[in-house]
Amino acid sequence: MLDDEVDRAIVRALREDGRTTLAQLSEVSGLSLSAVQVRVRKLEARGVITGYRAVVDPESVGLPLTAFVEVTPFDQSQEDDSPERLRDLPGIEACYSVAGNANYMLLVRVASPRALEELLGQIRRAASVYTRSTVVLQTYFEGRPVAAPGDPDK
Amino acid sequence: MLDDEVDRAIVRALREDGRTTLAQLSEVSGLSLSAVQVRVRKLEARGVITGYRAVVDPESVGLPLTAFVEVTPFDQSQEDDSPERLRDLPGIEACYSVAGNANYMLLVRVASPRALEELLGQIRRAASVYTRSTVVLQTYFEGRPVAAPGDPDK
DNA sequence: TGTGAAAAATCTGTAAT
DNA sequence: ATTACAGATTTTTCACA
Repeated sequence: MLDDEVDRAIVRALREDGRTTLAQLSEVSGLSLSAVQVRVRKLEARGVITGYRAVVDPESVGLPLTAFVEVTPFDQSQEDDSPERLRDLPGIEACYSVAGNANYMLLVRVASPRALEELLGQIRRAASVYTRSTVVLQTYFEGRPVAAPGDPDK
Repeated sequence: MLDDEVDRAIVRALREDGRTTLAQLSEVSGLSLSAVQVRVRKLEARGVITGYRAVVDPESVGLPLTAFVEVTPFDQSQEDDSPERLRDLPGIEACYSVAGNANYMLLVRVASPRALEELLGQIRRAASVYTRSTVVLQTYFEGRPVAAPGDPDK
């Protein structure tokens, strides 16, 4: 949870630009530089900020094909540890359990249709699941910072 | 596109930690600090690295409910500018056009089921579309750096 | 918590090789 | 690309209200 308006301002700024300096955070929040530093440390320690990442264009790194993969175990009577089994497969960027026909939704990035075929095979074998894939044709926007409730979107 | 193994090492490090210093990048890549600086600048200029973001726990910022929303226009004979119409709605983190029954797939973050209902109404009205939502029950992992082909995953 | 100032580390630009 | 150097910026640390 966020404490106050200052935390919200800090988080908003760092979501937009993870390299925002303490001086800049000091300006937008109104606090002194030192105080801002303490706030940031606490946000990190509390798990509000879990890390910092460079955003990389998937195409540029040889992963032009994105797909959603719905995953459903063959045998629903068995204990299901699919996420653990899928964790180490290459190309899986995200894994969610979902309320719907499928048990899980994956977001995968691969180099080609052939590589997707390969990965789907690995997924099916590793977790004993059916897969249903939805190929992404175009990414309009992605990872856009979502305003928290009560947070004025600028 | 990435030039060589050095670029790959730099990108990999910055995906893991967007705050990796040039000195650290110099170590992992084997290049001198100055050379690394030039590389990073070029990667940014070429659009390989498109930005830096703090990763924030959605729950902590008051957005505990995540959902996938498939979007399909009522009238497929009309020109479709859904992405533009949806761009400014609050809570939509990503928008993809997809190959499947639906035209688009959205990833949305909201504060509550009630807020999801509200957002779905906004989506339908703004873009004249049907929606089909899949609620996320649990996020196992998300935004995990995916190794590029030929990139040894550590 | 917060502030302010000094110290340490990092980044940036330039120049020579 | 590498090394070296200097100036600016940022981060860190510390003393103190």
